[in-house]
Amino acid sequence: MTQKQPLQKLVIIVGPTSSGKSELAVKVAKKIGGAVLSSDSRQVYRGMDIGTGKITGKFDVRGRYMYKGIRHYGIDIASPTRQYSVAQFQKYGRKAIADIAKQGLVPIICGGTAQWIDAVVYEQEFPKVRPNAVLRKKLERLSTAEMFATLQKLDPDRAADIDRYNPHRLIRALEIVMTSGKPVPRLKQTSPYDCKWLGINPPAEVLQKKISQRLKQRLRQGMLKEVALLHKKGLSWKRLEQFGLEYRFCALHLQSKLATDEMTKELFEQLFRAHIQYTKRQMTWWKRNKNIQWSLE
RNA sequence: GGUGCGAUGGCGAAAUGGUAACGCGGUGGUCUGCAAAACCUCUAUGCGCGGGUUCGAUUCCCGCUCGCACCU
Repeated sequence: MTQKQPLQKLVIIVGPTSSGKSELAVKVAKKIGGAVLSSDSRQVYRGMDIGTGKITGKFDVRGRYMYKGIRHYGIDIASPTRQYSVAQFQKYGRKAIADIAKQGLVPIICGGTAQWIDAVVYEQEFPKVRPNAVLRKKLERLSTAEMFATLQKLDPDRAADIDRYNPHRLIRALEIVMTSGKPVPRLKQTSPYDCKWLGINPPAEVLQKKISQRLKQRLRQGMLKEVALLHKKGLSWKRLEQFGLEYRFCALHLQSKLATDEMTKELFEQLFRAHIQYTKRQMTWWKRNKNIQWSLE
């Protein structure tokens, strides 16, 4: 019984922040005839532009986000006042892929949020249990040891390989088990697509220089003002801090939780370091994906 | 010149007569609806230098060097 429908082709471009993914995506799209699905957990939000290094495209009259003549999906699709999750992106992404394919174009997934890419590209059906703020608040009061003990009782299999000191993971696992009454289902690692993985990973010195330049540019472009504006529009400092990187450190500065003298210099140094750390975490994820064809630029 | 205090890993910083907490940084890693998040591993054969006491000293004693403070 062979299904012999050819799999949908996909080009996936990954790499650490500032490595030059976005421009490569446009280049590839022009060459092979494609459209881009941005997979970035911060660029989905409207009003978060400078701090995310968002491409400077525009919506056309038909509501399509265009950049350098190429349509981009996944940009400005959510309000920062609300939480946009992997599961939502998964649904959105698959629809986008189908939509692009229908136009006879090749979908090009491009972004720095590895988990989000995997979610749309692999057959990972997340349990249909929505985040439950009330339950979470209750669980948050427990220590990780207590949460882990509870999970061991309710779902020993999940407990066996979970990060036992990680409250985020424990809370979600308990949330799934407690509301569905079933154990956390295993996720598949197979893909319904024909994936072509491309990775950019410039040498450390080159990447550092790029990060540093980008950061300085963002400061000049009014990154602090952008964050201040978001706060004025109703985003709490806590929420901004949770976004991480520019939003986190700018928020801290604007609250003057950090030294005010030589503020810009300090902000730059902290952000630079945070970005380097971030690129390492990103690479840790992709290192184990043996399908990626790496290049230096 | 005198007196007092201090001197611990890349940085900050504890404790102790029995062989060096912790935080940052660095390193490697994890990844099931917060993922730019959250979490884990490893990271000083060594406690300014030289002597002494002791079974044993980073810890006590003496001297020296350097730093800080005060005094003449």
